[in-house]
Amino acid sequence: MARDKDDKKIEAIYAATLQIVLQSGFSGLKMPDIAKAAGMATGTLYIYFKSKEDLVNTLYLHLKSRKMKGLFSQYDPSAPFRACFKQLWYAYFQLNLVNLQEAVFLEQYFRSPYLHEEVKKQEKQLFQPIYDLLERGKKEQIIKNLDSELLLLQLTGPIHEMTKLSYSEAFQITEQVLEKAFLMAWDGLKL
Amino acid sequence: MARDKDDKKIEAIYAATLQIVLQSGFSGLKMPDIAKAAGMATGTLYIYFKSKEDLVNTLYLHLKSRKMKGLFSQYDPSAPFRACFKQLWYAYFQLNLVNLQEAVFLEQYFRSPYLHEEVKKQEKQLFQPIYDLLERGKKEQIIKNLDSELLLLQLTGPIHEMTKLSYSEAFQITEQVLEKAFLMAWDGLKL
DNA sequence: TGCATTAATGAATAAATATTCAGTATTTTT
DNA sequence: AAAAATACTGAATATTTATTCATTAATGCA
Repeated sequence: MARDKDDKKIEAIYAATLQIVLQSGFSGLKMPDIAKAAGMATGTLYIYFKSKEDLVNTLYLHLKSRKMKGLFSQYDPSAPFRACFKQLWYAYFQLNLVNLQEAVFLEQYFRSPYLHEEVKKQEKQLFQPIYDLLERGKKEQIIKNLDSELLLLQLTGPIHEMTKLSYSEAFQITEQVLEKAFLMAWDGLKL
Repeated sequence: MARDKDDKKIEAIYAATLQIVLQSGFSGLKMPDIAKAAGMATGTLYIYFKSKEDLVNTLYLHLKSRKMKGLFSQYDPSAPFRACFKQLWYAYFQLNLVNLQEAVFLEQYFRSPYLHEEVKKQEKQLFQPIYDLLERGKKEQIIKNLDSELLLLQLTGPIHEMTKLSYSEAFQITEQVLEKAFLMAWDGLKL
């Protein structure tokens, strides 16, 4: 054998891609720019990925699995309802805040020509444990008896907005802000 | 003189553009596709707009002014607080629901290479009356005393999610759902 | 009605961008 | 240390996409 491929290169390519998508969206994503930002020649991209489409889709799958792990790895569904809820709320928030680039990538991916129909379906399963939790909250008469989709977006919506906002200067997310945002979500949800 | 330009053509170009952006994002937006969807030859686009960039930016300004009108044309800031709030909440909702294509276009525009820095600043002014209203609510001790940015996204976040969801089958927005979504928002906000 | 003028067309061209590949550099193996 | 194998490079090529323009069609005006 001879030289090994360099795992750090893949990481660099991912990081460069995410950075560009955050700044300019998919429509501003160009292979030469990715290579430049990742500190390598354009051709090198094609050693690790067979095309731009392959790169985008592989990165999507990578982020998805990371998201999965981040959301549920600590999650204990046998805890009391409010604890479960709080745990997931914070996990979801951290996920989006710490990885804003990734959240934006996913948002863009889902409205791009790269998206396949089957990917769309798989995505819904990701949130199944959350739907389960909401059903439980309704049964235990702790939260409002509304469509779970409606409840869910009451949670995810503000989080998405908040993390996006946090990127543009001005808005600093402190422990306090977090606590308050959580309470707003909870107040909206509870009976 | 001779033939007039056809105002309906501009409308058709706008409609085609919005449709494509909704379906495929800015990265899937191609001039030949726009022309085809608008039912005209590619060259015709260049009679009405001098470039793709011109088309995108002109459409942005067009949508922005429409949004402005839709939000505040009925708004009466001298009404009681809750009435004001409800009025704006519904107006904002209608705006996003009826014009999902336009909401998506704006979302994509703000993360695209077409966005100029000055446009970004102008955008904040659009929401000034809402910020004013929130300040008033805090002063009158009706709503939580939190950062207005935080309060605002508690309102806009769920609406954005809800309207996006409504596009993909499955989720029907009825009068009832609306009322309930509003109450959730209000419960989250109020003291 | 016929001329002048401009809209409309779409194939041809230009520009932007993705991809390849011949050459070079680096690492592992013997 | 030399050879073999493969990563890496970046200029060259292929492909995609924006834009132009010679031609045709339509409209207003005399």
